[in-house]
Amino acid sequence: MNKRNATSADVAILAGVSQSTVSRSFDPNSRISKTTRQRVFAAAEQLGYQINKAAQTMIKKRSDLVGLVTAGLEDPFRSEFLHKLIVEVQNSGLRPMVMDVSDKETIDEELHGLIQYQLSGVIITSGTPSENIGKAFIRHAIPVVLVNRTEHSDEADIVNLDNESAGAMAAEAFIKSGKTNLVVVRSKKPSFSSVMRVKGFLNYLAPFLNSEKVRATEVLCEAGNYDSGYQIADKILTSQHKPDGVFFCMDHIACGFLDAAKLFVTAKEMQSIGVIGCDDIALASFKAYDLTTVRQSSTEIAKASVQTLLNRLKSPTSVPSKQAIPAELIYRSTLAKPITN
Amino acid sequence: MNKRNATSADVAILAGVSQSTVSRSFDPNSRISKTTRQRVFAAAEQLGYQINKAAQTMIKKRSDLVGLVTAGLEDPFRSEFLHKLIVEVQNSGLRPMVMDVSDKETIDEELHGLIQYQLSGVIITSGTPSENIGKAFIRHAIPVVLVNRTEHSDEADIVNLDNESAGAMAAEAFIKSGKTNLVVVRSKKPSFSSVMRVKGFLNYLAPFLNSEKVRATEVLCEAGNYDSGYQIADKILTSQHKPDGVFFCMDHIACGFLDAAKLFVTAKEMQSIGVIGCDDIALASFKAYDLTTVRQSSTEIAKASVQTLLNRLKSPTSVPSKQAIPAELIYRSTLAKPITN
DNA sequence: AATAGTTGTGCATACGTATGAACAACAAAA
DNA sequence: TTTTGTTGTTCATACGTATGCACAACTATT
Repeated sequence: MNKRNATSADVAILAGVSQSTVSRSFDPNSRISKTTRQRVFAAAEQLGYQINKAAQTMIKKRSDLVGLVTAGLEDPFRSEFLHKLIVEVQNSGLRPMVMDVSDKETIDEELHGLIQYQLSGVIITSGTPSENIGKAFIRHAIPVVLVNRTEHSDEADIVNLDNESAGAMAAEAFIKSGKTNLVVVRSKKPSFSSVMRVKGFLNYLAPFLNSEKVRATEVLCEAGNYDSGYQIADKILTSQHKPDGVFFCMDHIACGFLDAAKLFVTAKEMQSIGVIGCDDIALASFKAYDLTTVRQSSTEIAKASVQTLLNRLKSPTSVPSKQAIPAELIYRSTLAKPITN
Repeated sequence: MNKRNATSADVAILAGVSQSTVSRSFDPNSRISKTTRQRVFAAAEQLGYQINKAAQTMIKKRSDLVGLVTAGLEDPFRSEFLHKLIVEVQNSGLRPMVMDVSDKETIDEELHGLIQYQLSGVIITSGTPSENIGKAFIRHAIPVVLVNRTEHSDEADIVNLDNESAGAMAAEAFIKSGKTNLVVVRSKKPSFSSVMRVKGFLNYLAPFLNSEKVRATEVLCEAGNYDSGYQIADKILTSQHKPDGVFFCMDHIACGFLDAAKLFVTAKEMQSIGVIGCDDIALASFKAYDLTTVRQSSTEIAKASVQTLLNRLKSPTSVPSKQAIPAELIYRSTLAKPITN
């Protein structure tokens, strides 16, 4: 019952060929006669032969594993994104090895461990690896793709959301709807996405702030989650300058805000206050929120990230690429689409 | 720059010892003099030596990878659970290799591919592998842990939620609250969890159905998601026997129902209709829903699953285990806790 | 002092695959 | 016929680690 796994040598014997012929039979680019290949496949089938990836990795000096580095998975957007990445990696014939580096001070050390696996590549979606660690991967010839990170590595490929224009789109939507008293909310702890979104938001508004009666205030909440949005509603809705438009850098902060808003403001009044979120997580489309939001398609980012990695594997020496995935405004009920534009 | 990775042989030369001594230095159970070990560590440090997992796997005939098999990640409970699993696997010193088998007819074939990786184990959380595939893993001496699956394998370890008692707890809560006209909702497509939850629910009620004026109806919705709950609300709330207690086999169906309920029933009337969900996903605790639910602690299930795998690795020949993780009723506002019990 | 046991190290080999080099058989060109 | 080229196969080796065996240097026991 517990018989040893069949090896290519076993298959070779059964098929009456050499081990190298077996190996080559599984390589489409090798010169193998049709009949021999068939004989080998038959023998492999009969023995239930499965290639030994460890041995293969040793020879090729490259496994088919891709490291997916993330920090924390409570954030629904990150979670959704990781799933998309997993699927994309799998579809490309590689295998995702996930690594969670949340609340680790020792990210570098953790990441270093990945070198042991002869990875085909690493996609870093969060955490703040040091410059050194990136170089360590490069030195070991392991391609690195940075997704939505501040690091401006000259050696890694970079895929970013177009956070700045996402913020600008929200601002533009408010202006077109005639909103004049605006608030933008982000988590106290600065993340790359949030900071850039706020920047884009305020930059778009800059010309209006002087010439017209538009005001824009930045408000910080505790963290990037539902509860923080719930807590911050009080402050925003009871201020002397009650806003008529609020942009949240993350959808779930917006959702928390919307739930809490009912405590301070009537449903009718709430209709006059425009709310825009960012990301378009699944929750945003739930009827309870029906949140107007700036969508960052996690699917597209995931596809772009994996494709970038594959390109790099094909041409290891090409110049590092840098691309931004465009955002898209999704109108729902928390800010109606203006009749004309 | 592109210098070859340092190997144990390189370290050996630098430290002035043999390669075997280097290897043994990294094994805590080997007899190595303190001074030698220090010298080896210093040399390893200096060269940036990282062990080659592929070579190690080849010798040990076992990698430190654990296959996590899931089907689809849209379902928040599955998603949460996968994350917990990832963390637990990582904490145990192993590496999670995730595999999504959603909408694949070819689960068997996909799973078969995992054998190539000399996995330390496989944790199957969804999908329906055939009997054969399980046996294939066993034959290759790869431990399998089945989580919340119907399969009654005699060879794999099994970790189940205690779905039946979860359903019973919901029923008990309704009875204690004096509810008499009950409905239980599950997805049309039968899943192991749902079926067992309904079973537990109805079994608990059985004695009441005749002797007292209690009725219980099973209702099927389209799928196990928010939208299905939203759609089914109409049917439930406009039936001639409008229920005063509804149990949903999944929280997000309940959430969809709650949002749609506002269209058919006043908020005041809704207060008299008890609603209980199941799982206690993050959404359930959001203020918009504040859903009373039967919690199945994903953390505990994840811990138990990984622990089960570790136990199996320690004693490969012990009898397959089977355990059920208890459920817990979380009272929130959709069904208030009875004053006394 | 002789024997037995313990500790620390090196030698040699196995693990299963991929691949460059060599070569045989045969076909095509001269 | 000789030369050149093509096709299909085998041989031999490398990849980097773990580990059984042998053995030397000590230590403890008799």
